[in-house]
Amino acid sequence: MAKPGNASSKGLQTKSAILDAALAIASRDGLEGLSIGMLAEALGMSKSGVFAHFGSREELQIAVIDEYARRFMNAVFHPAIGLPRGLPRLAAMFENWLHRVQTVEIPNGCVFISGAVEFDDRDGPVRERMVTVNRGWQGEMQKAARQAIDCGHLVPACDPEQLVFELYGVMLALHHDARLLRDARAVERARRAFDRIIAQHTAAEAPPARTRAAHRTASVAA
Amino acid sequence: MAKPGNASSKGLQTKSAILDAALAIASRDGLEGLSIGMLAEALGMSKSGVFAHFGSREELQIAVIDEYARRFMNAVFHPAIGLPRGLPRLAAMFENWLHRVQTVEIPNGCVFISGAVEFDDRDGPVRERMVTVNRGWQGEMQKAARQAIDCGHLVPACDPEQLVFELYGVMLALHHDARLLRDARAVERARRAFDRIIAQHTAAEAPPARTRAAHRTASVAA
DNA sequence: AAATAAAACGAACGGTCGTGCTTTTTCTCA
DNA sequence: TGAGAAAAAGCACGACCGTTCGTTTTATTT
Repeated sequence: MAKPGNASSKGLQTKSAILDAALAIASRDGLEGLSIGMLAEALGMSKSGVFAHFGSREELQIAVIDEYARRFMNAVFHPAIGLPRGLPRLAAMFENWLHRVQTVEIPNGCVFISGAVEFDDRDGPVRERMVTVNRGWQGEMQKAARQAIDCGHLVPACDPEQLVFELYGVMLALHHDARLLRDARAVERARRAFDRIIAQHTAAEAPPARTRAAHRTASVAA
Repeated sequence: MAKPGNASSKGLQTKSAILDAALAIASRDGLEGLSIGMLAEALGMSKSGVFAHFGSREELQIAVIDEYARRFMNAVFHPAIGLPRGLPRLAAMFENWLHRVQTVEIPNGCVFISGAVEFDDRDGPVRERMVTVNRGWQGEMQKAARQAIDCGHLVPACDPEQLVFELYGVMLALHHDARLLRDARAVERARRAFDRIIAQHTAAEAPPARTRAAHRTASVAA
């Protein structure tokens, strides 16, 4: 009998070929736009043949999320852990992230972003996987930020969760401006934003003046 | 004969009722998830009856974008122009924006965000309208920032486009964390981020130290 | 080479989709 | 109130969807 655990068995190798094509389609059209029919056509095989490898569309979507996350971490996170803790590692994570966004996510789309929008209000296992994977990445970023604080590279007043929140926002804005508005300057803006955020947490400085406090309550009027 | 221009004619008032329901559906399921079938069912009328009011699904999507933009500007932009130019007005725009995100976009979804992700790599009139509307809003923000610089509320070194890029990122991160991760602290983080961005452009200060310059080239390795 | 398990296929199912038609109902104005 | 237009319904179409099932082809092992 054929051993199902064999790494080069026919089944596993076509399954990974399917996953490859699925990733390309899901990047462009989102996880909801990924259909088994077009996937089969892109691979030159039958719908049922493709279907049998995953058992359901939902499991296919989850497999795509996992594979996308694996590649993301391989390209962005893992190379950075070779660098010394603290700011160097944190900066490398951002720079690797930026590089990946430039080379693959801006041209082809990003499953994390489209998936987040598609499933943020739809319960179920797909959404859960999205949340898990996202928390994983944000958690690694927060850990790196915490280490940078411990090393004295960032001031103790720096809040790692706030820092990651802002960095994530920079990437989302980059994705938005580069893909929807096709603004080539978005990459440079993302870099400048990162520099600004880091700079604010390196030099000791006065806490942000509450210049807005007076306007905030009055702003709703008129 | 019935005058088609009559504001209270039956046609126009059901058309606006359709638009109302379409907005609710598109907010949750995106413009691609908006189908004429469920729209008809939600309204208790036939598919063809709904369809006849717009002529095509694409025109319905465009009508939804326009209506969403109209409401957004009414809630966020127009109330702010009653305030004095400069930082007060800019801060009011952000605060009104934040208020709207909290009250309607986090609970119900945001057509601008889901639409941007859905149509950022699909050419056609829907995408074009998304771009136009988005540029319109970002343009108003930039104008307000420019006025704040002219008034001396923000330092001349402040780049309005960079500022709006970062503010947009804050809102995208808020939307992401609040909806996907269901993090209630996201709103407070967005406010803090705004304060920090503004604070950095109010007080004259040293240009951001290039602490990352050394790491940037080495970061890809390992 | 025969036996057996895995993989792929092909056809069909019930649904939903957007979109044309034609017909019926409803509104609006003279 | 009756003529006529506007609005809504009803119906059908072709296409695609995810999924199931039985069959056939291909791999793998004895």
